[in-house]
Amino acid sequence: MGLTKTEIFTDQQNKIALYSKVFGHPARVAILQYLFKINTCVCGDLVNVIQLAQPTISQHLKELRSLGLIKGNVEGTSVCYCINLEEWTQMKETMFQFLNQDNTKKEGCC
Amino acid sequence: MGLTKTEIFTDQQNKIALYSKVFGHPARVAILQYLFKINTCVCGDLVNVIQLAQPTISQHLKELRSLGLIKGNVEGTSVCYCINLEEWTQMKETMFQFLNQDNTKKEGCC
DNA sequence: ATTATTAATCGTAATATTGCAATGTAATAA
DNA sequence: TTATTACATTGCAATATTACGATTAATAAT
Repeated sequence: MGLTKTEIFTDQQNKIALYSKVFGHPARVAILQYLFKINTCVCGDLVNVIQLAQPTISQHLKELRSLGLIKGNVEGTSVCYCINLEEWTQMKETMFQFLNQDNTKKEGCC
Repeated sequence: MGLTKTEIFTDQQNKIALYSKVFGHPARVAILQYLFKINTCVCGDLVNVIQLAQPTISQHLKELRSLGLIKGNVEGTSVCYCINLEEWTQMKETMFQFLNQDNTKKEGCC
C-alpha cells in the first residue's frame, strides 16, 4: 500500500524515523555539512557547491526547514540559511538515545 | 527522475545517507530496539510484537541484514536474529561524526 | 510419507521520493 | 518602468518504498 503505518509505533520511534529520513539523502547531508563548515550564513551558493539544479536544492532545503533543523532569513533578494542549533541539539539527544542502545547490552548472542 | 545522484557526493555522505535511510522507517527502528531489549536471539516473535504482516517484517529484516546491522542464524525452522555489534559500533562512529559537527562550530549566525 | 510450522520470495497495488524545466514572485538595479 | 537577480512553487516523469496475499522452500512432527 506504500503507506507507512505510523499509528502502530511510539512517538519516539516515529521521531527517530523522521529525523533519519531527512538524513537519508546525501544532498541533505551535504547541505548540512556545508552550513556547519562555513560557520556563517550562506545565501545562494549551495546551488554552485552541490551539483543539483536550483529547484532540487530548494526542495531539500524546504524539508530541512520543515523539520526545524535549519532557519532561513530573507535578506534582500537572497536568503540566508543556517543551522538551528537548538533543534539540532534536541535531535542529537533523540538520536543518541537510539544509537547508544548497545551501551546497556550486556552480551551478544549469535 | 526519482534516482538519487550518488556520484556527486562523497563516500562518507553516501554512507551516512544509507544508514539513515534504513533508520528512516519506524518498523526498522522498532525491530532494532526489540533486538537490543531482549538481549538474546529472537526468532519469529517479531511478527507478534509488531503489528505488520510476516512478509513485511521479513522485508525490513532483509534491509537491516543487507547493511550488516543484524545477523540471522537458521535454527531448524526458525531464524535467530540479533544485532551485529561490530557493525553497529562502526555505524555509530560514522553517524557521530556527522551529528557532532556542531562541536566545532564557534558561533551561530541567524 | 504426510502434515504442520517458519520464514523467504514473488507479484502487485498504493504511495512517496527525486530531479528538473517552466513558471511565479519579490526585491533590487538600471 | 523595466530588467535582473535570487529563490520558491508547480507540474511531471522516472524510480523507490511500503505493505500484503499467495506461493515456495526447508525443516519438524506425526
